[in-house]
Amino acid sequence: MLSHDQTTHFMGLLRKADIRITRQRIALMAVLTNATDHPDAIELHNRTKAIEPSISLATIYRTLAALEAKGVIQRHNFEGGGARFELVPEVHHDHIVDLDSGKVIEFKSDKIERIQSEIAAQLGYEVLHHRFELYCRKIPIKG
Amino acid sequence: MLSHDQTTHFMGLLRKADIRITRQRIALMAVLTNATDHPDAIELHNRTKAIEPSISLATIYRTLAALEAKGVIQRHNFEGGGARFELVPEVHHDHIVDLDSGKVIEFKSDKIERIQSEIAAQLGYEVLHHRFELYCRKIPIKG
DNA sequence: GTTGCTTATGCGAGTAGTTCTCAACTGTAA
DNA sequence: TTACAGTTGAGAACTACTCGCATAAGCAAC
Repeated sequence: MLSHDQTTHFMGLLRKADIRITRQRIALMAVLTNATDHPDAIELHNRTKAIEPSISLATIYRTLAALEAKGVIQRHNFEGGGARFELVPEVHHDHIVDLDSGKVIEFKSDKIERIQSEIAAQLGYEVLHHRFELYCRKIPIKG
Repeated sequence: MLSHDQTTHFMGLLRKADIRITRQRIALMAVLTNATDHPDAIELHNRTKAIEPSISLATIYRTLAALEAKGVIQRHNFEGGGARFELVPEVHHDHIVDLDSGKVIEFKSDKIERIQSEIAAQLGYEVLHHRFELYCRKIPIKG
């Protein structure tokens, strides 16, 4: 299912993350790389099975935990349902969750990043990470 | 455990929320009112048992769901562990979670409120609610 | 009050999402 | 190519929560 070049590429990503290279992990890396949505563990399992049919859900969870620990992927615990995952993006972004469709839209705000550090600093804290999620509904367009 | 005045007070709160008055609900309202931290369901169960020893965990969950639906309390799904609850405050605030102690600190930022509406509006959305949580560590004081 | 209908309760079983256990297997360094 | 530590699949276990059901309790009308 994966070309030799693709396989080599994902092996490189795993090696860079200092994670042992296995067929299952290559397959999951491929799926994560191609995902433009924010899939949950079960969806990742389904997609990865297309490449590596025998992969178990336990391995999906274990590999996701390893990749998260190494800073390769991010876990999002949006309201309702299980955790959803994405590769760590080049530039940080936050999320709008469309309450009607369940779709996740990414946005970026330098102001937010700046303000949160100010707020924390005033209280004697440094921010290690944050969650900023807007649960929204489309504004109907007036006719 | 509760004085007559206290009982009357919590009955009033439940009546105002249009929720049927029971011994169990009065007890849980009392616990929620006195909580200055952000307890989870099991902690609320433990505290409520001091007033109403026979109350079950299922009733805690059901009552919390009812109170949330009526807008009396707020549910927070911070990272790790289960949901935590607080009475809806007079003025909205967000939370800093101290990663070392697990303690939750409240803060308020008008700027954040304003910016999030702007961001959503630009993308054609209205914000129904949001989550803004800073996961922090105390900055050590230099000596 | 008492009746009668509705809703709430406690208990235990069930569920979703995730983690653990363990024997068999696989990757990697020597 | 061997040795051994790390990984895997399968299923059991776990956590946080919800449901089903028989009994009990609230509340409105008499």
